[in-house]
Amino acid sequence: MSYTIAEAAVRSGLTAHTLRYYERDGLMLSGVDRSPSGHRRYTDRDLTWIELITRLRATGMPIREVRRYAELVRSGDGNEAERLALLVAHRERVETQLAEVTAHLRAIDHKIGIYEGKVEGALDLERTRSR
Amino acid sequence: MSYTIAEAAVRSGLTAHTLRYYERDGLMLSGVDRSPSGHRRYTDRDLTWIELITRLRATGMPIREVRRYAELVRSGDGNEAERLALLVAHRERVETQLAEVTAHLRAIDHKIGIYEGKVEGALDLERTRSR
DNA sequence: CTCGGACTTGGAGTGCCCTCGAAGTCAAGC
DNA sequence: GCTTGACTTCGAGGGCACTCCAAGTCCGAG
Repeated sequence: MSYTIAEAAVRSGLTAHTLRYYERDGLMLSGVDRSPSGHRRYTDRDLTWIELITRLRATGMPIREVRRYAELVRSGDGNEAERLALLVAHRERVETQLAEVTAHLRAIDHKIGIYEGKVEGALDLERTRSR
Repeated sequence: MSYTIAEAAVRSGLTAHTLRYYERDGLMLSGVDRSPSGHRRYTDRDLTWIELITRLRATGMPIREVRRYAELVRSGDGNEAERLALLVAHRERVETQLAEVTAHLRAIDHKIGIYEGKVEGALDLERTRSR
């Protein structure tokens, strides 16, 4: 089973432009297969890989680090510990980031609470006025 | 009490460059006070405001939306409902985002689990070999 | 009075990540 | 066989959020 770039775009949630860009930038494990006419043919394996790097990207990993990871995977067995270290370091960053965002969100929620009080008050006032 | 831009930078965790940039870009509630020589003097009120917009930024609100919010606050009382709507919409986006990132993180954790298995296996193998 | 360092402005530069355009090729339906 | 639309490459362009530079001013210490 293989997919055109348009199908791969739909399945991955990326644009065809972005898929070409990722490939150009060394984020894929190898060059994507081509049809006789030179059109890209994405395999399920490609899509699985794209799914992973999409997760990495969505959690804030920079392109160049995704590339480093791809290079490790590309260079075959034997560097699993390095790959693991990279992923674990990333996970830790993401968790820190999550905690920070959550804390900021709570502070914003507090602010929202204040406005809710005020807006309710204003509505009450209006109700009073219109009576 | 007032602070130079350098002090404000330390207190806010932003750089002096960024503080000037925010002011230029209309993110402050009003022009920052100046000393007789034209140097910026940040008040506690300024710092409180900067803290809020830092939280908004840290949770992913774009500069232009922070500016919209600042404009609402600047234009005085009466638009609390609008401010509230803006904040609530933002909170919802952030929560969605948090959920997505968390889901991605879990998938990455799963991947990490796989590598941990492999790396342990390799270590075992080495231990076996060296015996 | 002089020096060093912190500040000012306006505008240019940077890094990241796409995103698009131009010009050309190709495949499938009519 | 011809049109239509999807694909190709290469390179430029764009948005965002800073980040920095140049040239000049100002303040405080010695």
